[in-house]
Amino acid sequence: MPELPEVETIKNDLLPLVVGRTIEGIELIESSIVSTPRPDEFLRRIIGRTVTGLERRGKYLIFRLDKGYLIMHMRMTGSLLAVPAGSDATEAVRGARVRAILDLDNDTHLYFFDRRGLGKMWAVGDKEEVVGRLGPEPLQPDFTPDVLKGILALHRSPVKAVLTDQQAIAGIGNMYADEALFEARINPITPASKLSAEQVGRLYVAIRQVLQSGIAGRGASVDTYFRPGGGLGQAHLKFKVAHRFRKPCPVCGTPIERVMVRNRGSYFCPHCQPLIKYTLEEGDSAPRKVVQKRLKTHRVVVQSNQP
DNA sequence: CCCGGAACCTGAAGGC
DNA sequence: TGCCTTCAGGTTCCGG
Repeated sequence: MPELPEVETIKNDLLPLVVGRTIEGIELIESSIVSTPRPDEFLRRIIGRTVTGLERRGKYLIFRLDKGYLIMHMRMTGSLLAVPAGSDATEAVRGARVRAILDLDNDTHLYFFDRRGLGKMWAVGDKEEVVGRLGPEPLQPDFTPDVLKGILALHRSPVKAVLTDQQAIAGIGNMYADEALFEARINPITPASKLSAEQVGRLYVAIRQVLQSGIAGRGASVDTYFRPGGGLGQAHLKFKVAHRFRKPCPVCGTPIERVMVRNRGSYFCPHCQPLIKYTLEEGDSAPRKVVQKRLKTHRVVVQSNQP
């Protein structure tokens, strides 16, 4: 699932191939991939334009054009494959769900794969139409510990839900939120506004560390993600809790548990990330029934499959 | 306003 | 063996 480190890797890999190139054509195999505007107008806005820059904002990939912007979002299963001139894509494309193909003037073809078809593209004059509501970039200098403290203080929902809220902080998804909370030794269902100053400080360091590590590993290939050159990322090899259900915690050996937060599976170590019960009851705005259910869920591993 | 949950979507995996 | 159900999670929308 492309999150900040994966999209950053896609951007870095694609940069030398697309900047300065003109988009000669687009094959829209599934026009539902276009979010805005309508597909015919989308093509009119993009075809013939020259790519002058490539940027990332949160999980969005932004092609800066000589006029306007082409923006892509991979959602869960989207990925891009760049096929340079003289290469044969037949084998790579076999059996894959190709949603669109961009043809560049250097005879490079950019394939937008998406197994589940939730990925989207936009053609807009002002990129803020698409990314304007995103929270701060967690790796930028203006994302300070005080900024994080202010964001967390605004939310009484579980800290895990705040970390993955794109309007609170941009770019963090399920995997890196779990990893950051583990590194900070914070239980995912702790209400965000109830975190201590010490916990916020640890979380700040952890967020930046796990994202930097993800970029250094060129993204996590846990599902369908691969790099534009076709290779896999390595970041998932360093994961300590994400997607490691019932495997031993690398710190204490306790089996990793999984709890649902906002209908998202959250992996954590029950020993290293203990829940402070009174904190939850006092600071959580959720109905008492939901709180009790969460507490119960936390203590009991709710998973039907056997180890 | 804020929160939780459903819908969108398809393929993998588990249960019977 | 094969069909059916469940689950995966980023985003948006709706209802309490």
